[in-house]
Amino acid sequence: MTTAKTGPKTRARFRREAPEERRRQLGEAALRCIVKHGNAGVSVRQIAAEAGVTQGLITHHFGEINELVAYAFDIMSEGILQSIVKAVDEAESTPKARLDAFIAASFSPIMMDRDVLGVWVVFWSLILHSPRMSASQQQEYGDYVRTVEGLIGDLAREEGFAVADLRLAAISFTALMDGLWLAWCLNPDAFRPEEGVRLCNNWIEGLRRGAYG
Amino acid sequence: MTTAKTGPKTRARFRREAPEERRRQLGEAALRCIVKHGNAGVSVRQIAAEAGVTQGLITHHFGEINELVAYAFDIMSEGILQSIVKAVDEAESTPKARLDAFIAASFSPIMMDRDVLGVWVVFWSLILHSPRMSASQQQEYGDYVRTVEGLIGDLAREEGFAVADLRLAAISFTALMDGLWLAWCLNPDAFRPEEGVRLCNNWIEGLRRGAYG
DNA sequence: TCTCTTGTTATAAGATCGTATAATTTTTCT
DNA sequence: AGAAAAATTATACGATCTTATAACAAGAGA
Repeated sequence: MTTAKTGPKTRARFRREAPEERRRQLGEAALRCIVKHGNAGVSVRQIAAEAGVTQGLITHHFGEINELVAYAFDIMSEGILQSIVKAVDEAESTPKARLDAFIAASFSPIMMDRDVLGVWVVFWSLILHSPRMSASQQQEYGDYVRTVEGLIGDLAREEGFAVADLRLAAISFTALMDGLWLAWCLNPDAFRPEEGVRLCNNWIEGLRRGAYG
Repeated sequence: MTTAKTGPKTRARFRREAPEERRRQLGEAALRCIVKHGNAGVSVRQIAAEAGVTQGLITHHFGEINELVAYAFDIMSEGILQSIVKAVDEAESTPKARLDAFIAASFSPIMMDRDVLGVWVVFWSLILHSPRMSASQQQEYGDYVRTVEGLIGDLAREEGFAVADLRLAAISFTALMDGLWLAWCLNPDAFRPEEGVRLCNNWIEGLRRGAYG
């Protein structure tokens, strides 16, 4: 009832926004739609409604909807990686403290959120059929693995244990965390976040004991 | 041009099949559609066309399409678990041989197939918004983890190392394998299947060395 | 051979989707 | 203040989707 009667045939009033701002708004609306309805939430109409604009805006700013989805993927990826990296940088600068912070951040409430993970899984399912998203994913995956590689490598140097193939070890640790996220998302009663942390620490302990030498 | 002119107004000839047979055919057609187009392949029309039947058949046998998708999910789950269990049972009966067979089967060409994994990921993305699929998934996930738990437990008993929480360890190993599948599916150049096997063996080695005690 | 059951085709109705296009409003720049 | 530029609305079109319903045909049993 907040829309006043502005007489017959008046157009809806609107605010004009900077393109980057609007693009971000639309991207976040897309994320909310995916949270609500999964894959079925990916639609020009639904996203436009969620953002409180008309459909044409999406065409105008993104051309085709897949571009918007890919952009939403980028937003989310950046956000997650940033929040984790931030937590690492705020930790003490010893390799162990940094790694602990990394693990803790990865299982913090911000990450262990079924909404967030649900969106993540939907993106995964889209990557195989979207070259655009695949490119983004490969880029981030590489960044992510390299980050893990650095953390693990520093720890190994500090504590003096051997790792035969640091890159592979980082891939393995990354896979473990992705797998735990996925398992918890699909089956939240299987384990608690603290147990996820413990399992990651166990993995690191295996590394320490030379299982990857 | 194989469809002969059968005069005016003749209906298409068809073979009548037992319901279970037809259901399976439709389920497998659904899988092929998901292989080809991912989520976008999930549609009554496409699946019916792929199966070479009319759309009404899907309604007739499954009521609504989500039921068909869930059924396809069940087919695939069963198939995968069976093929792995079979490989384990065909191995020597020592704990180590059985575990090795399990890992080898998990990274065999049958599993390390982007088509297969691609379908798998799509299913994952649907589970969160489909109670029906979620129920199937929880069932199988439980079975799967219990299988892993048995394999690991036997090895621990045989070799005499300690595992504090067997169930958690099994969850961790399962997560590692799922994560590796996912990573390889989205980024097939990251590592080779043999390296995946090696990483699993490294994980087991960590277990042996008491990292999970 | 005839009849009955039901698997299957055929068709339609209504909803939703993606994209294109034109009209209009807001903002900026002079 | 006025004009130009660009964001936004409004609308339409064609394609595709899901589901419902009626007609038909294939196979089984009497």
